[in-house]
Parts: sequence; C-alpha cells; structure tokens
Amino acid sequence: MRLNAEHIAYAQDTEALAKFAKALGHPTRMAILKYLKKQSCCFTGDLVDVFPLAQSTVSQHLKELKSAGLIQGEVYPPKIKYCINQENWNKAKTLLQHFFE
Amino acid sequence: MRLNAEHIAYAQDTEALAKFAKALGHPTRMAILKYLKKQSCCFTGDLVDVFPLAQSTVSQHLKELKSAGLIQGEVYPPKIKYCINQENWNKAKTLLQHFFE
DNA sequence: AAGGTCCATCGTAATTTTACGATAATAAAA
DNA sequence: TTTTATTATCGTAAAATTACGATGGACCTT
Repeated sequence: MRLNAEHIAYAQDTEALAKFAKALGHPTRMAILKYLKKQSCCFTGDLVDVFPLAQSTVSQHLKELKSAGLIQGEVYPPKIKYCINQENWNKAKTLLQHFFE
Repeated sequence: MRLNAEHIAYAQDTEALAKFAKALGHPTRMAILKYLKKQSCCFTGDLVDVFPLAQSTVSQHLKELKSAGLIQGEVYPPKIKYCINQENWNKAKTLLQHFFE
C-alpha cells in the first residue's frame, strides 16, 4: 500500500461496522461463531476437534474474534472458555440492522 | 499459507455470509454503500470526488462490491452508474438477521 | 520437583489485500 | 477523424492475512 490517503477518518459507525464485518469475513470465523451460538460457550480444544486446522490457527482466529469484541475468554486452567460477548454482539446486530434499514 | 486444510467446505450459508461480510469489512466499502443508500445510485466519479483516494482505488473497491453481488453497474457512456443490487442486498440482510438471531 | 495438559505466542512462508500511477478502452463531441 | 471525458485494468509495491510447526507459560497432578 502506497497510501497517500494515510488514514481516512470515517464516521464512527462506519468504522465500527467495518471492523465487525471484517471479523465475520472469514468462513472459519463465521463457523466458529455459529458453533458458539449453539454451544453458548466452548474451549479452544473443542474447536480444534471440529475444524481441520492446526491448533495455532484456531487460536489465531479466536484472537481476532476477541479483538473485534465478538467473543470473550475466561480462564479455567489450563483451559480457556470462550463465549459470545453479548454486549458487543448486540451492538453489531443493531449497527447492521440499521445499516440494512 | 501452508495449508494442509486445502480448502474447508463449510455450509453454504456460512460461505455466503462470510463473503458478504468480507465485502463489508473495509471502511471505504462500507462508506461507499452508505453513500449508495442515500443517493440510491451514483457514478464512479462522484465517489472519487467524495473520497481522498485515487480513481483506480475507488474503482477497485467498486469491483469487489460488485463481485460480492452487493452492487451492480449500468453503462451510461462514458459513465457507469452503480446502484445497490437489491436482490442480493436483501439476501445479505436476511442471512445476517438470521445469524444474529 | 517433575511431568502432563491446554492453549497462546513466535517465527515464518504463501497468498491476498490495498493502494498508487500509468495505460487502455469506450463512446460522445468537436 | 481527432479529441475529450470517464472509467476499467495493468503493473507494482507495501502491508495484512492466513496457515503451519515449534516453543513457552500456566496450572494441575503425581
């Protein structure tokens, strides 16, 4: 990127929406979230069993979902329980609803 | 990518949702769509005037939105009028609604 | 204290994305 | 026919993403 447009400042909602959408924009992450909707919570290892991906890859996707705010992790040593972050989930839902009318 | 997981076959809806979300997952594309919602339609040049980006960059974003099915172009030489593709827009809306409950 | 389990993080490679300027294409206008 | 206006596409570079295996850290269990 040879960006003259260093970084464009978009409206806050625009940025927020794009960030959520970006996190949703990979089939594995979408599938993880669908899984979490059913199970409500799960451990990293559960997902590693479900998806034909390396443990580190799954962990990386979880990290991105977390940094987008869509999930949260809770330590149950030596495991980590991931759940949907309901607050941000609702925020994303509302933003998208408004976006689509 | 050193993919052992050559390409995972996810559920059709999962793939479709991820594809829509990916297109929405960049602030410029999100802003273009917001603009299109207000104006209903516009020419490429209108967007080039609005965004501090090179014409080729805007064109590239439009291409991605188009290939995701969210917009469509109609030729009014030498201009091209872009509008939201209502059918796929509704499809994305419905898929996302169901996804978020 | 030593070993085991689970998971994050590091290092790295391939690929994709994002951005630019330059060029090509198209069709109206001069 | 040549020029002009508008936009797509090409070539390219920088950065981000996606994937892997290997390593390390935290915390039980032995």
